[in-house]
Amino acid sequence: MAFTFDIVAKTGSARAGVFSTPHGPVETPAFMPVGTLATVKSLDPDDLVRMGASMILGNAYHLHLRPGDDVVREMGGLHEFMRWDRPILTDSGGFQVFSLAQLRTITEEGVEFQSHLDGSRRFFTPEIVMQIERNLGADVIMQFDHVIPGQSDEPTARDASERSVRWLERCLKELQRLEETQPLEQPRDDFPPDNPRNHQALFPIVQGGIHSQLRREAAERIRGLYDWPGFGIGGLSVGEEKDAMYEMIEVVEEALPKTHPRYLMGVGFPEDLIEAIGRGVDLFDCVAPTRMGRNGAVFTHDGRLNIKRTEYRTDPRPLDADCDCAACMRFSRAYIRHLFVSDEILGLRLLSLHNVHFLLSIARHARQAIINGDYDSWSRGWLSRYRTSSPLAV
RNA sequence: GUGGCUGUAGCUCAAUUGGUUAGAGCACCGGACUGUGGCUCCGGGGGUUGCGGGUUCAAUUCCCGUCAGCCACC
Repeated sequence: MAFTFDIVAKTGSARAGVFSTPHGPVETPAFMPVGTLATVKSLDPDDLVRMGASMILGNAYHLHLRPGDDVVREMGGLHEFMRWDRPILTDSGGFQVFSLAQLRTITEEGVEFQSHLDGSRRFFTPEIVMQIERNLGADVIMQFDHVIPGQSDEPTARDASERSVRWLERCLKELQRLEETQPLEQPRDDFPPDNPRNHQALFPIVQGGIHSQLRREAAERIRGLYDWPGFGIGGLSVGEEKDAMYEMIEVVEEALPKTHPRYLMGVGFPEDLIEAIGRGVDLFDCVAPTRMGRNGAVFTHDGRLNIKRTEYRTDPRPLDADCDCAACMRFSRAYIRHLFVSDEILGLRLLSLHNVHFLLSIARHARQAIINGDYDSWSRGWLSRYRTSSPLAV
Protein backbone atom coordinates (compact mmCIF):
# COMPACT_ATOMS: atom_id res chain seq x y z
CA MET A 1 0.00 0.00 0.00
CA ALA A 2 1.30 3.42 -0.98
CA PHE A 3 0.09 5.16 2.16
CA THR A 4 1.00 3.99 5.65
CA PHE A 5 0.83 5.52 9.09
CA ASP A 6 3.28 4.44 11.76
CA ILE A 7 2.81 5.68 15.30
CA VAL A 8 6.17 6.09 16.97
CA ALA A 9 5.03 7.43 20.36
CA LYS A 10 1.90 8.17 22.35
CA THR A 11 1.09 10.31 25.38
CA GLY A 12 -2.54 10.02 26.38
CA SER A 13 -4.50 10.65 23.21
CA ALA A 14 -1.62 12.54 21.57
CA ARG A 15 0.43 10.65 18.99
CA ALA A 16 3.68 11.15 17.14
CA GLY A 17 3.74 9.33 13.84
CA VAL A 18 4.98 9.09 10.29
CA PHE A 19 2.53 9.27 7.41
CA SER A 20 4.14 7.90 4.24
CA THR A 21 3.15 9.12 0.79
CA PRO A 22 4.53 8.66 -2.72
CA HIS A 23 6.25 12.03 -2.36
CA GLY A 24 7.86 11.24 0.97
CA PRO A 25 7.07 11.04 4.66
CA VAL A 26 5.12 13.46 6.83
CA GLU A 27 6.14 13.50 10.46
CA THR A 28 3.09 14.10 12.62
CA PRO A 29 1.67 16.06 14.28
CA ALA A 30 2.11 18.30 11.26
CA PHE A 31 0.88 21.68 10.18
CA MET A 32 0.24 21.99 6.44
CA PRO A 33 0.57 25.51 5.01
CA VAL A 34 -2.24 26.37 2.63
CA GLY A 35 -1.39 27.03 -1.01
CA THR A 36 -4.87 27.38 -2.46
CA LEU A 37 -3.84 28.61 -5.90
CA ALA A 38 -0.72 26.48 -6.20
CA THR A 39 1.25 28.90 -4.05
CA VAL A 40 1.54 29.56 -0.36
CA LYS A 41 0.95 33.26 -0.75
CA SER A 42 4.19 35.28 -0.77
CA LEU A 43 6.38 32.22 -0.06
CA ASP A 44 8.25 30.05 -2.53
CA PRO A 45 9.09 26.34 -2.26
CA ASP A 46 12.59 27.05 -0.97
CA ASP A 47 11.17 29.12 1.90
CA LEU A 48 8.86 26.26 2.82
CA VAL A 49 11.61 23.65 2.68
CA ARG A 50 13.86 25.82 4.84
CA MET A 51 11.09 26.13 7.41
CA GLY A 52 10.59 22.38 7.41
CA ALA A 53 7.17 22.12 5.77
CA SER A 54 6.49 18.60 4.58
CA MET A 55 3.01 18.62 3.08
CA ILE A 56 1.10 21.59 1.68
CA LEU A 57 -2.42 22.16 0.38
CA GLY A 58 -3.93 23.01 -2.95
CA ASN A 59 -7.60 23.57 -3.71
CA ALA A 60 -9.73 21.87 -6.35
CA TYR A 61 -12.35 24.61 -6.54
CA HIS A 62 -9.84 27.42 -7.07
CA LEU A 63 -7.54 25.55 -9.42
CA HIS A 64 -10.48 24.31 -11.46
CA LEU A 65 -11.65 27.88 -12.00
CA ARG A 66 -8.14 29.17 -12.63
CA PRO A 67 -5.98 28.14 -14.41
CA GLY A 68 -8.12 25.00 -14.91
CA ASP A 69 -7.28 21.49 -13.72
CA ASP A 70 -6.82 20.50 -17.37
CA VAL A 71 -4.03 23.06 -17.61
CA VAL A 72 -2.37 21.71 -14.48
CA ARG A 73 -2.62 18.18 -15.84
CA GLU A 74 -1.10 19.21 -19.15
CA MET A 75 1.76 20.84 -17.24
CA GLY A 76 2.54 17.56 -15.57
CA GLY A 77 0.38 17.75 -12.47
CA LEU A 78 0.38 20.04 -9.48
CA HIS A 79 3.73 18.92 -8.08
CA GLU A 80 5.59 19.75 -11.24
CA PHE A 81 3.48 22.79 -12.06
CA MET A 82 4.39 24.51 -8.81
CA ARG A 83 7.74 22.75 -8.41
CA TRP A 84 6.98 21.21 -5.05
CA ASP A 85 8.32 17.67 -4.84
CA ARG A 86 7.04 16.90 -1.34
CA PRO A 87 3.54 15.68 -0.49
CA ILE A 88 0.48 17.67 -1.50
CA LEU A 89 -3.11 17.42 -0.29
CA THR A 90 -5.95 18.94 -2.28
CA ASP A 91 -9.17 20.06 -0.71
CA SER A 92 -12.22 19.15 -2.73
CA GLY A 93 -13.81 22.57 -2.95
CA GLY A 94 -16.76 21.63 -0.78
CA PHE A 95 -15.94 24.39 1.64
CA GLN A 96 -15.50 26.96 -1.13
CA VAL A 97 -18.78 26.08 -2.81
CA PHE A 98 -20.47 26.85 0.49
CA SER A 99 -18.41 29.88 1.49
CA LEU A 100 -17.42 31.72 -1.70
CA ALA A 101 -19.82 30.78 -4.45
CA GLN A 102 -23.21 32.38 -4.86
CA LEU A 103 -26.67 31.11 -5.70
CA ARG A 104 -26.08 27.56 -4.61
CA THR A 105 -28.67 25.00 -5.55
CA ILE A 106 -28.03 21.70 -3.88
CA THR A 107 -29.53 18.41 -5.01
CA GLU A 108 -28.67 14.81 -4.38
CA GLU A 109 -26.82 14.82 -7.70
CA GLY A 110 -24.56 17.75 -6.79
CA VAL A 111 -24.35 21.50 -6.40
CA GLU A 112 -25.02 24.17 -8.98
CA PHE A 113 -23.37 27.47 -8.12
CA GLN A 114 -21.89 30.62 -9.59
CA SER A 115 -18.16 31.19 -9.74
CA HIS A 116 -16.95 33.86 -7.32
CA LEU A 117 -14.58 35.06 -10.07
CA ASP A 118 -16.89 35.78 -12.97
CA GLY A 119 -20.37 34.61 -11.97
CA SER A 120 -20.37 31.80 -14.53
CA ARG A 121 -22.63 28.88 -13.69
CA ARG A 122 -20.93 25.69 -12.59
CA PHE A 123 -22.03 22.25 -11.51
CA PHE A 124 -20.03 20.08 -9.11
CA THR A 125 -20.80 16.45 -8.41
CA PRO A 126 -18.68 14.00 -6.42
CA GLU A 127 -17.60 12.48 -9.73
CA ILE A 128 -16.58 15.79 -11.28
CA VAL A 129 -14.61 16.78 -8.18
CA MET A 130 -12.74 13.47 -8.27
CA GLN A 131 -11.89 14.10 -11.92
CA ILE A 132 -10.55 17.52 -10.97
CA GLU A 133 -8.48 16.13 -8.12
CA ARG A 134 -7.23 13.36 -10.41
CA ASN A 135 -6.06 15.96 -12.89
CA LEU A 136 -4.29 17.88 -10.14
CA GLY A 137 -2.61 14.68 -8.98
CA ALA A 138 -2.07 15.36 -5.28
CA ASP A 139 -1.04 12.57 -2.91
CA VAL A 140 -4.02 13.02 -0.63
CA ILE A 141 -7.38 14.12 -1.98
CA MET A 142 -10.41 15.09 0.07
CA GLN A 143 -13.93 13.92 -0.70
CA PHE A 144 -16.57 16.36 -1.93
CA ASP A 145 -18.65 17.16 1.14
CA HIS A 146 -21.58 19.31 2.20
CA VAL A 147 -20.39 22.02 4.58
CA ILE A 148 -22.82 23.94 6.80
CA PRO A 149 -22.50 26.77 9.35
CA GLY A 150 -21.21 25.79 12.76
CA GLN A 151 -24.35 26.59 14.70
CA SER A 152 -26.71 24.63 12.41
CA ASP A 153 -29.50 22.71 14.13
CA GLU A 154 -29.68 18.92 14.27
CA PRO A 155 -31.92 18.29 11.24
CA THR A 156 -29.79 20.54 9.03
CA ALA A 157 -26.57 18.97 10.25
CA ARG A 158 -27.97 15.47 9.84
CA ASP A 159 -29.09 16.13 6.29
CA ALA A 160 -25.68 17.53 5.30
CA SER A 161 -23.75 14.83 7.12
CA GLU A 162 -25.72 11.97 5.57
CA ARG A 163 -25.45 13.50 2.13
CA SER A 164 -21.68 13.79 2.61
CA VAL A 165 -21.51 10.07 3.33
CA ARG A 166 -23.53 9.24 0.22
CA TRP A 167 -21.26 11.52 -1.82
CA LEU A 168 -18.25 9.80 -0.29
CA GLU A 169 -19.36 6.48 -1.74
CA ARG A 170 -19.61 8.08 -5.17
CA CYS A 171 -16.19 9.70 -4.75
CA LEU A 172 -14.60 6.36 -3.96
CA LYS A 173 -16.24 4.61 -6.89
CA GLU A 174 -15.18 7.37 -9.29
CA LEU A 175 -11.61 7.44 -8.01
CA GLN A 176 -11.32 3.67 -8.45
CA ARG A 177 -12.57 4.04 -12.01
CA LEU A 178 -10.08 6.83 -12.71
CA GLU A 179 -7.15 4.87 -11.29
CA GLU A 180 -7.98 2.14 -13.78
CA THR A 181 -8.44 4.39 -16.79
CA GLN A 182 -6.38 7.53 -16.21
CA PRO A 183 -2.83 7.14 -14.94
CA LEU A 184 -1.32 10.19 -13.29
CA GLU A 185 1.00 12.29 -15.41
CA GLN A 186 4.60 11.12 -15.19
CA PRO A 187 7.26 13.63 -14.14
CA ARG A 188 9.30 15.22 -16.88
CA ASP A 189 12.92 14.25 -17.39
CA ASP A 190 14.34 17.27 -15.58
CA PHE A 191 12.24 16.68 -12.48
CA PRO A 192 13.59 14.41 -9.74
CA PRO A 193 12.18 10.92 -10.24
CA ASP A 194 9.61 9.89 -7.68
CA ASN A 195 7.97 6.79 -6.36
CA PRO A 196 5.39 5.08 -8.46
CA ARG A 197 2.44 7.29 -7.80
CA ASN A 198 -0.63 6.21 -9.63
CA HIS A 199 -2.54 5.84 -6.39
CA GLN A 200 -4.12 8.76 -4.55
CA ALA A 201 -5.27 8.59 -0.94
CA LEU A 202 -8.91 9.57 -0.64
CA PHE A 203 -9.76 10.96 2.79
CA PRO A 204 -13.40 10.91 3.92
CA ILE A 205 -14.66 13.83 5.99
CA VAL A 206 -16.55 13.33 9.21
CA GLN A 207 -19.31 15.92 9.46
CA GLY A 208 -22.16 16.33 11.94
CA GLY A 209 -21.93 19.91 13.13
CA ILE A 210 -21.81 20.26 16.90
CA HIS A 211 -24.02 17.25 17.53
CA SER A 212 -22.14 14.40 19.20
CA GLN A 213 -24.51 11.69 18.10
CA LEU A 214 -24.31 12.80 14.46
CA ARG A 215 -20.53 12.79 14.65
CA ARG A 216 -20.52 9.24 16.02
CA GLU A 217 -22.96 8.03 13.39
CA ALA A 218 -20.97 9.65 10.58
CA ALA A 219 -17.72 8.11 11.77
CA GLU A 220 -19.36 4.72 12.09
CA ARG A 221 -20.90 4.75 8.62
CA ILE A 222 -17.69 5.98 7.00
CA ARG A 223 -15.60 3.30 8.68
CA GLY A 224 -17.93 0.66 7.34
CA LEU A 225 -17.41 1.67 3.71
CA TYR A 226 -13.71 1.11 3.07
CA ASP A 227 -10.26 0.82 4.60
CA TRP A 228 -9.50 4.52 4.41
CA PRO A 229 -5.88 5.73 4.60
CA GLY A 230 -6.89 8.59 6.92
CA PHE A 231 -9.82 10.66 8.08
CA GLY A 232 -10.77 14.30 7.75
CA ILE A 233 -12.68 16.06 10.51
CA GLY A 234 -14.69 18.82 8.86
CA GLY A 235 -17.25 21.43 9.70
CA LEU A 236 -15.36 22.86 12.66
CA SER A 237 -13.96 26.34 13.24
CA VAL A 238 -16.87 27.63 11.19
CA GLY A 239 -18.53 29.83 13.78
CA GLU A 240 -19.21 27.48 16.69
CA GLU A 241 -17.90 27.99 20.24
CA LYS A 242 -14.37 26.78 20.89
CA ASP A 243 -15.53 24.45 23.64
CA ALA A 244 -17.96 22.85 21.20
CA MET A 245 -15.13 22.32 18.73
CA TYR A 246 -12.89 20.69 21.33
CA GLU A 247 -15.77 18.49 22.45
CA MET A 248 -16.45 17.35 18.88
CA ILE A 249 -12.78 16.48 18.42
CA GLU A 250 -12.98 14.27 21.50
CA VAL A 251 -16.12 12.57 20.25
CA VAL A 252 -14.62 11.89 16.82
CA GLU A 253 -11.33 10.74 18.31
CA GLU A 254 -13.24 8.06 20.19
CA ALA A 255 -15.15 7.00 17.11
CA LEU A 256 -12.24 6.77 14.63
CA PRO A 257 -9.62 4.02 14.43
CA LYS A 258 -6.56 4.91 16.49
CA THR A 259 -4.29 3.44 13.83
CA HIS A 260 -4.97 6.07 11.15
CA PRO A 261 -4.14 9.75 10.76
CA ARG A 262 -6.81 12.31 11.67
CA TYR A 263 -6.81 15.59 9.83
CA LEU A 264 -8.65 18.51 11.44
CA MET A 265 -9.58 20.69 8.50
CA GLY A 266 -9.12 24.43 8.59
CA VAL A 267 -7.62 24.63 12.07
CA GLY A 268 -6.01 26.59 13.33
CA PHE A 269 -4.71 29.08 15.70
CA PRO A 270 -1.71 28.18 17.86
CA GLU A 271 -3.82 27.33 20.89
CA ASP A 272 -6.12 25.17 18.74
CA LEU A 273 -3.21 23.10 17.47
CA ILE A 274 -2.03 22.37 20.96
CA GLU A 275 -5.49 21.58 22.29
CA ALA A 276 -6.29 19.35 19.30
CA ILE A 277 -2.98 17.48 19.33
CA GLY A 278 -3.70 16.63 22.94
CA ARG A 279 -7.01 15.20 21.72
CA GLY A 280 -5.42 12.95 19.11
CA VAL A 281 -5.31 15.04 15.93
CA ASP A 282 -2.35 14.47 13.59
CA LEU A 283 -2.75 16.88 10.69
CA PHE A 284 -3.81 20.52 10.40
CA ASP A 285 -4.11 23.17 7.78
CA CYS A 286 -5.09 26.78 8.20
CA VAL A 287 -5.00 30.02 6.29
CA ALA A 288 -4.55 31.95 9.53
CA PRO A 289 -0.75 32.33 9.46
CA THR A 290 -0.68 33.73 5.94
CA ARG A 291 -3.98 35.58 5.78
CA MET A 292 -3.60 37.09 9.23
CA GLY A 293 0.01 37.82 8.45
CA ARG A 294 -1.13 39.82 5.44
CA ASN A 295 -3.38 41.76 7.79
CA GLY A 296 -0.68 42.54 10.32
CA ALA A 297 -1.32 39.90 13.00
CA VAL A 298 1.74 38.20 14.44
CA PHE A 299 1.81 34.96 16.44
CA THR A 300 4.29 34.99 19.30
CA HIS A 301 4.92 32.85 22.36
CA ASP A 302 3.38 35.69 24.37
CA GLY A 303 0.16 35.84 22.38
CA ARG A 304 -0.84 37.71 19.27
CA LEU A 305 0.31 41.18 18.45
CA ASN A 306 -0.71 43.63 15.77
CA ILE A 307 2.38 44.98 14.02
CA LYS A 308 0.51 48.06 12.82
CA ARG A 309 0.13 49.47 16.33
CA THR A 310 1.82 52.77 17.00
CA GLU A 311 3.69 51.35 19.98
CA TYR A 312 5.98 49.38 17.63
CA ARG A 313 7.03 52.44 15.63
CA THR A 314 10.52 52.47 17.16
CA ASP A 315 10.62 48.97 18.67
CA PRO A 316 14.05 47.46 17.92
CA ARG A 317 13.11 43.96 19.07
CA PRO A 318 12.31 41.03 16.74
CA LEU A 319 8.69 39.93 16.36
CA ASP A 320 9.31 37.12 18.86
CA ALA A 321 12.50 36.88 20.90
CA ASP A 322 12.19 33.08 21.00
CA CYS A 323 11.76 32.60 17.26
CA ASP A 324 14.53 31.69 14.82
CA CYS A 325 12.67 32.37 11.57
CA ALA A 326 14.27 34.44 8.83
CA ALA A 327 12.28 37.54 9.79
CA CYS A 328 13.11 37.37 13.49
CA MET A 329 16.80 36.65 12.89
CA ARG A 330 17.24 39.85 10.93
CA PHE A 331 14.54 42.51 11.22
CA SER A 332 13.06 44.75 13.91
CA ARG A 333 9.39 45.27 14.69
CA ALA A 334 9.90 48.91 13.77
CA TYR A 335 11.12 48.01 10.28
CA ILE A 336 8.39 45.46 9.61
CA ARG A 337 5.78 47.91 10.92
CA HIS A 338 7.12 50.50 8.51
CA LEU A 339 6.85 48.04 5.62
CA PHE A 340 3.26 47.31 6.59
CA VAL A 341 2.15 50.86 6.97
CA SER A 342 3.76 51.60 3.60
CA ASP A 343 2.00 48.67 1.91
CA GLU A 344 5.32 47.16 0.95
CA ILE A 345 5.25 43.56 -0.30
CA LEU A 346 8.11 42.55 1.96
CA GLY A 347 6.01 43.27 5.03
CA LEU A 348 3.37 40.74 3.98
CA ARG A 349 6.03 38.23 3.15
CA LEU A 350 7.97 38.56 6.39
CA LEU A 351 4.88 38.15 8.54
CA SER A 352 3.67 35.19 6.48
CA LEU A 353 7.12 33.68 6.82
CA HIS A 354 7.13 34.20 10.58
CA ASN A 355 3.59 32.94 11.20
CA VAL A 356 3.99 29.82 9.07
CA HIS A 357 7.28 29.09 10.76
CA PHE A 358 5.59 29.59 14.11
CA LEU A 359 2.91 26.97 13.47
CA LEU A 360 5.36 24.50 11.92
CA SER A 361 7.51 24.98 14.97
CA ILE A 362 4.61 24.29 17.35
CA ALA A 363 3.91 21.00 15.58
CA ARG A 364 7.59 20.04 15.74
CA HIS A 365 7.88 20.82 19.42
CA ALA A 366 4.62 19.03 20.15
CA ARG A 367 5.96 15.95 18.38
CA GLN A 368 9.14 16.04 20.41
CA ALA A 369 7.16 16.47 23.63
CA ILE A 370 5.05 13.42 22.78
CA ILE A 371 8.17 11.41 22.06
CA ASN A 372 9.64 12.62 25.36
CA GLY A 373 6.45 11.57 27.11
CA ASP A 374 5.74 14.98 28.63
CA TYR A 375 3.16 16.44 26.27
CA ASP A 376 0.76 17.39 29.06
CA SER A 377 3.21 19.52 30.98
CA TRP A 378 4.72 20.98 27.84
CA SER A 379 1.33 21.99 26.44
CA ARG A 380 0.12 23.38 29.77
CA GLY A 381 3.20 25.54 30.06
CA TRP A 382 2.95 26.69 26.47
CA LEU A 383 -0.72 27.61 26.74
CA SER A 384 -0.24 29.32 30.08
CA ARG A 385 2.41 31.65 28.70
CA TYR A 386 0.46 32.32 25.51
CA ARG A 387 -2.83 33.08 27.25
CA THR A 388 -1.42 34.95 30.21
CA SER A 389 0.41 37.39 28.01
CA SER A 390 -2.40 37.81 25.55
CA PRO A 391 -5.86 38.71 26.81
CA LEU A 392 -7.03 38.35 23.22
CA ALA A 393 -6.40 34.62 23.09
CA VAL A 394 -9.29 32.77 24.69
C1' G B 1 -4.39 98.30 -9.32
C1' U B 2 -9.75 96.75 -10.93
C1' G B 3 -13.44 92.90 -11.42
C1' G B 4 -14.91 87.82 -10.55
C1' C B 5 -14.64 82.94 -8.19
C1' U B 6 -13.22 79.93 -3.97
C1' G B 7 -11.92 79.34 1.42
C1' U B 8 -15.97 73.68 5.98
C1' A B 9 -11.84 67.41 9.62
C1' G B 10 -4.93 65.72 7.67
C1' C B 11 -7.02 65.28 2.09
C1' U B 12 -11.38 65.52 -1.49
C1' C B 13 -16.10 67.30 -0.81
C1' A B 14 -21.63 67.56 1.50
C1' A B 15 -25.05 70.40 4.46
C1' U B 16 -32.57 71.19 2.03
C1' U B 17 -35.83 78.96 0.53
C1' G B 18 -31.13 80.92 7.09
C1' G B 19 -33.60 76.06 11.36
C1' U B 20 -31.71 70.35 16.23
C1' U B 21 -25.41 68.41 18.72
C1' A B 22 -21.97 70.65 10.79
C1' G B 23 -21.91 64.98 7.71
C1' A B 24 -19.47 61.36 4.06
C1' G B 25 -15.32 58.95 1.56
C1' C B 26 -10.16 58.45 2.08
C1' A B 27 -6.32 58.99 5.80
C1' C B 28 -5.32 58.23 11.08
C1' C B 29 -6.14 55.18 15.89
C1' G B 30 -8.05 50.45 17.98
C1' G B 31 -10.48 45.47 17.08
C1' A B 32 -12.15 41.06 14.19
C1' C B 33 -10.60 37.27 10.52
C1' U B 34 -9.51 29.31 11.35
C1' G B 35 -10.70 23.43 4.35
C1' U B 36 -7.37 32.22 1.53
C1' G B 37 -7.70 38.02 -2.86
C1' G B 38 -3.20 42.04 0.00
C1' C B 39 -10.12 41.53 0.63
C1' U B 40 -13.85 42.62 3.93
C1' C B 41 -16.25 43.89 8.44
C1' C B 42 -16.82 46.45 13.39
C1' G B 43 -15.62 50.51 16.67
C1' G B 44 -13.05 55.32 17.71
C1' G B 45 -10.60 60.21 17.80
C1' G B 46 -10.62 64.60 15.01
C1' G B 47 -13.76 70.92 12.81
C1' U B 48 -13.97 78.42 17.05
C1' U B 49 -17.02 76.43 8.94
C1' G B 50 -9.86 81.51 6.87
C1' C B 51 -10.12 85.89 10.37
C1' G B 52 -13.00 90.26 12.54
C1' G B 53 -17.52 92.70 12.85
C1' G B 54 -22.92 93.13 11.66
C1' U B 55 -28.31 91.60 10.66
C1' U B 56 -31.54 87.77 13.00
C1' C B 57 -35.10 84.17 17.97
C1' A B 58 -31.41 81.42 14.94
C1' A B 59 -25.61 82.23 10.32
C1' U B 60 -21.58 77.17 6.99
C1' U B 61 -25.75 79.90 4.56
C1' C B 62 -27.31 87.02 4.26
C1' C B 63 -24.28 91.99 4.67
C1' C B 64 -19.48 94.81 5.57
C1' G B 65 -14.33 94.65 6.26
C1' U B 66 -9.87 91.88 6.05
C1' C B 67 -6.35 87.81 4.74
C1' A B 68 -5.08 83.80 1.34
C1' G B 69 -5.43 81.05 -3.38
C1' C B 70 -7.06 80.95 -8.49
C1' C B 71 -8.91 83.42 -13.09
C1' A B 72 -9.68 87.67 -16.22
C1' C B 73 -8.59 92.73 -17.43
C1' C B 74 -5.46 97.21 -17.05
